Amino acid sequence: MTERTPTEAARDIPEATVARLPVYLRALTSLAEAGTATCSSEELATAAGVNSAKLRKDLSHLGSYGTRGVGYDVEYLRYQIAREIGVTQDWPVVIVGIGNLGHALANFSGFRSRGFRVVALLDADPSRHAEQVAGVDVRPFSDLAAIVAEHGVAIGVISTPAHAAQDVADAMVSAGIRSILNFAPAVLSVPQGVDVRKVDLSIELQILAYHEQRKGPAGLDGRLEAPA
Amino acid sequence: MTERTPTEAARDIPEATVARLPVYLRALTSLAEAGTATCSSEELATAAGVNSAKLRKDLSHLGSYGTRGVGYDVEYLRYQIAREIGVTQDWPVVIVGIGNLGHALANFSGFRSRGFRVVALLDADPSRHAEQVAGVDVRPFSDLAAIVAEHGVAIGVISTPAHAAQDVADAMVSAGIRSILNFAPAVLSVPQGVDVRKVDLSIELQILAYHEQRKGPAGLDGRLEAPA
DNA sequence: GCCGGTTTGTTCTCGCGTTCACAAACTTCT
DNA sequence: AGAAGTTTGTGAACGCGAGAACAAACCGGC
Repeated sequence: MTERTPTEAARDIPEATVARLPVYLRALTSLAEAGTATCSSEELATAAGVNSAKLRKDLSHLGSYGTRGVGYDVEYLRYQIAREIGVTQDWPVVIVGIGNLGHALANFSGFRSRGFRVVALLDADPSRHAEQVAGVDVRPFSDLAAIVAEHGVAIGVISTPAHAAQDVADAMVSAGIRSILNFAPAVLSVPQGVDVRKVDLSIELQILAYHEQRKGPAGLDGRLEAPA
Repeated sequence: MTERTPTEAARDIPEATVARLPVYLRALTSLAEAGTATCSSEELATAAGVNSAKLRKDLSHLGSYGTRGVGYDVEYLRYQIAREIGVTQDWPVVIVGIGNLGHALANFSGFRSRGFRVVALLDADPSRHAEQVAGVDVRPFSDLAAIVAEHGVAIGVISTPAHAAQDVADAMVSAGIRSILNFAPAVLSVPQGVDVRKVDLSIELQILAYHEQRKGPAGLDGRLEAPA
């Protein structure tokens, strides 16, 4: 079931580690731009905002890319992580729902610079089809299947209102998309084998509000004060 | 250290549970709008996309708000969760960095409808100070401290480019903000007692790419095929 | 070639979160 | 009132992830 060929990557990387690899990648890119050729786990961990032991354990899942007594070669490690994540190749992406957030996503440079290429912007509202956003035409939602087939799109982004999200997800799945990034505040149901990650802005704020509420009404200098 | 007054909320809710409470809240609001007066843990769990046992354990941390053999009163439970999170009160919020994403956030209706009120939009670029977004003036970044003091702002949102994020965070902290939602792809360092949550769009896509890469080149029908 | 200093990779332990399974409690029907 | 049927709340087992601590490996000097 979870077996692979022994020659190919038989290792499976823990989910928590996978979520941190992009952070390491960014830190390494930053170090490389600063001209650093080599770094220790301690330095890299600081740059990534994590514990050095955790960093080493994470990296050990990819292989032994460091040198004891020396550290890691920045450029080499950067490439290895990028390859492991899969961002050395080009990922075509479609964005559905070109409202405020869709606009922002289409213009977001961080996608392009990390191997993601927005091949199409789709919206059900015909009044938007005249627009061009970030150099890409906004096209009718009904073109989804054709676009996915043409470009081999595997990743879809949903930035529609909540009530439309499930329909969009269904259409994406039947068009062959197997990974969805969902910004709509709705729970999506998809068949097995399809990955969904959700980003919910208001949930993040609510989590902050919860902790804020418990910190006390208004710490004069910020520390929790003993109650009488 | 972690002790509180026994009369006040002595319970501390696990972080994983806190992260799900807003999801339950949304599901309950949805049920209430559909006219449902009562629901079982099974129904609510389905609506929220989680396991029913997990839901019950989560809710048990808030108290015993259900009735055995019956279920939960939708409106009553909705209020209890809202109160626990703190969204029954009004939270003034400032957004710093009014680029594409800042625009989208300022216009996002999900904030207003959940007890968050955008009291100010700030940007360091003077050319933006003429604008008005979502009925709120864009003001100079240097006004931060005054605005925070005037409105009692406790929560700040950073939607600037990465290179500006740390400076903004520092300014927020010294202005008295203790909770930060960071959209900039940068690791923020803040003093103890200040909460930071980060939302990184490209990281989410990279995580999807990793899993997509491992699913195989192009599953004809979606399932993983045995390699020779 | 050997020794001291440095840094990685790994082992071990601990705590948190998830899930199962079941007793307690409530409703309804007879 | 009692029994049958539901549904909640919780005790217990299990697995994953975090962090500390240490052995293995590498570099440089003598």
